[in-house]
Amino acid sequence: MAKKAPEPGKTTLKDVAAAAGVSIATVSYVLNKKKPIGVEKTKRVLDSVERLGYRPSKHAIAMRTGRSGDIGLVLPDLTTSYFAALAESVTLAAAQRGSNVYLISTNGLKSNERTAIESLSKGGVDGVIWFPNFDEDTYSGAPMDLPVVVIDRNLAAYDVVHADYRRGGMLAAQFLCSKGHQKIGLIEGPQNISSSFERSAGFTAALSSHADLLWRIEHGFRYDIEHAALKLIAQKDVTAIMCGNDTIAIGVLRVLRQLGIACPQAISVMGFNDTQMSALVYPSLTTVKMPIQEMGFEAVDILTSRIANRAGTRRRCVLDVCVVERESA
Amino acid sequence: MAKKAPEPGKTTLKDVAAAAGVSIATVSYVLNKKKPIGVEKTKRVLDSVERLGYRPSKHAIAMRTGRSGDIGLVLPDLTTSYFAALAESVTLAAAQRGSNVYLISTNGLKSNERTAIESLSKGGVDGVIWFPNFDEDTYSGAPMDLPVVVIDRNLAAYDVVHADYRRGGMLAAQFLCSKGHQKIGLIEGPQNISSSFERSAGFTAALSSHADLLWRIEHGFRYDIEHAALKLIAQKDVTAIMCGNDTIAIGVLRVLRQLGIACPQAISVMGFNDTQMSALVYPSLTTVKMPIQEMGFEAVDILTSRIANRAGTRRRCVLDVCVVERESA
DNA sequence: CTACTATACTTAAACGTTTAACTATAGTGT
DNA sequence: ACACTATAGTTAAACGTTTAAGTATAGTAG
Repeated sequence: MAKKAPEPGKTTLKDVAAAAGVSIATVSYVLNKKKPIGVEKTKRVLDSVERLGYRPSKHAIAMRTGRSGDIGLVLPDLTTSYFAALAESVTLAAAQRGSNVYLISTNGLKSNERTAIESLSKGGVDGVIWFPNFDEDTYSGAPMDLPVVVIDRNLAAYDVVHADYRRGGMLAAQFLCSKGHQKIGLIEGPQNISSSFERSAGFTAALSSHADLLWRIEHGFRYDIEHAALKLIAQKDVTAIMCGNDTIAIGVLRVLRQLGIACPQAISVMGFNDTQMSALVYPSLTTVKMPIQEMGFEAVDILTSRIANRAGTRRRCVLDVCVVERESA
Repeated sequence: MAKKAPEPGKTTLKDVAAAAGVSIATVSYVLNKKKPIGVEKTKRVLDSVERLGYRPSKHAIAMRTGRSGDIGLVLPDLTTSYFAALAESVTLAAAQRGSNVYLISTNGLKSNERTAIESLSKGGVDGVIWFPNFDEDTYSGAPMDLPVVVIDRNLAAYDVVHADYRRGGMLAAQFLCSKGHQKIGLIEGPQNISSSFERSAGFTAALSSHADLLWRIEHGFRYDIEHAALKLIAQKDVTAIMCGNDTIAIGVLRVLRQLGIACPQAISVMGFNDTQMSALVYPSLTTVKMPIQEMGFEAVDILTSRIANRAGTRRRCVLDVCVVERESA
């Protein structure tokens, strides 16, 4: 009975319809179960689909329905394990929903952000999950009102999901205090980034009467410790150093080693994020664990519901954090 | 003069044509420069495009032309920095070509690979860059002949790009010999993976008469060192340990510390890959540097040329590696 | 037996582009 | 003045779906 071998060229609805001896609408209805079709024709259609190896054209569907089912993900960088982990969880969550995800790295340049998002919106995604480089809405006033969920930054115009940074800072302070530290230094991340600012605010607030913050200094999220910070560390006047994130902390670990200062015996170090590396360095890093996995899932969740319903008030999802105790503090 | 505000709904070619008082074909020709259009109408078209904020519909174009300009990237995992770096370079290379990239992580499961690639092909990508979990063609006999470039694995059916692993192994051996090591241990990666096998083959071959390989043991690409390997390390009969990759090497570093064996004073350790972490652990890792960046670029290169021309003989791109000397050896 | 309703299926328009084929207008050489 | 060729622009078909609207058939109620 079979006539055609599965051809190299694309099989379309039309081919299936012809093979099954029905109209293409019938095929569509069978496939999408949008209307009841008799058992006999249903069977013929399904057979033909199978035999011809029919695969629907995503582009045609997207064009007709206006929905591609795809989402975009814009990240500052992929080589930073924090972002990579986020990307992993987002793709996973998206896959569970049958969505594919477009990935764009802005290479840490906010100048790339707008182009990135525009290229995605042009690329026909239904929505975008965006991790901006800074708390700055480089996309605002964009031509198309594309659903956007922002991660980890506080942009008023979009739905956001982020961790409870303030509480993270407080937990870190409480942890150090509970370990008996009285003299503490703080190497904080860029203070123009709200997530970073909140961390510090929570930390200093919780510290207040219980311990002395001998010094604090702002520092980029980099491994190589800047000179000013270096000098503070070398003073050895503190028994614990809180760092803006794990990257800085790992840098500090190295500096301590170079200075011959034992960690944690002489000075304890604490990070923030709990990236993969934290467990691997020596001494392994005591840090505040970010709910990366959950953030990715929540972001996808919120985005899909926003896609389904553009209206509705802005959503904001704040996830909890906790301290992970390891060797460094 | 301006009449319409940039509307929320999508602006189409038709709108632009109407606004400019020309046919939609003219607009298309102006935009694609496929046919000469007079300066006057060209200007009107461009104005209208600007004023209405027209953005072409990717889906419509893809449907009409059969090309989306997108490529898919299938990786075992994103949290491994090696893969993340690859993803970064692929997205970068693709962006330079104006392509977006779909990302799918198979979570280390070969059972996910076929579905992943099929979901992409259904997703309308022009081609796929695939980093298989193993040297196993889990996609073979696929319905659609989608252009596929394979990275780092040796699958006969596709274009491939990978590093010169054998030479990498040889360079490592030569390096250790040049440092005077005579008694060497090898903790190699899974030998059913060709890239891993080649490493070992090159290493042992180059070692042959110049030094003694006291032991070798196969080990998963994991940080936590298995018991059998642990026992070998504890023997302290070697002065250098070559590892299948950086991950294993970092695990070995930790084991040495726990055993109170100084590295590199007592035992040197060498890794393979030069992932980001290698420079950050202590002691920092001497390793063989993979041309990750180049691999990504080459893969995109080969894929695009393959998309342009499906025919032509299978391509194979082998990139060079080199030793990066740090503290651990 | 008629009129109505429900069911099963088909027709055709629409989505937003590209592009082959056509038309109109002006320019050229004789 | 003529046929011929460029040049500039338009028309309409096509890509592969979805889906509103329509048609035909059978079943039900009066």
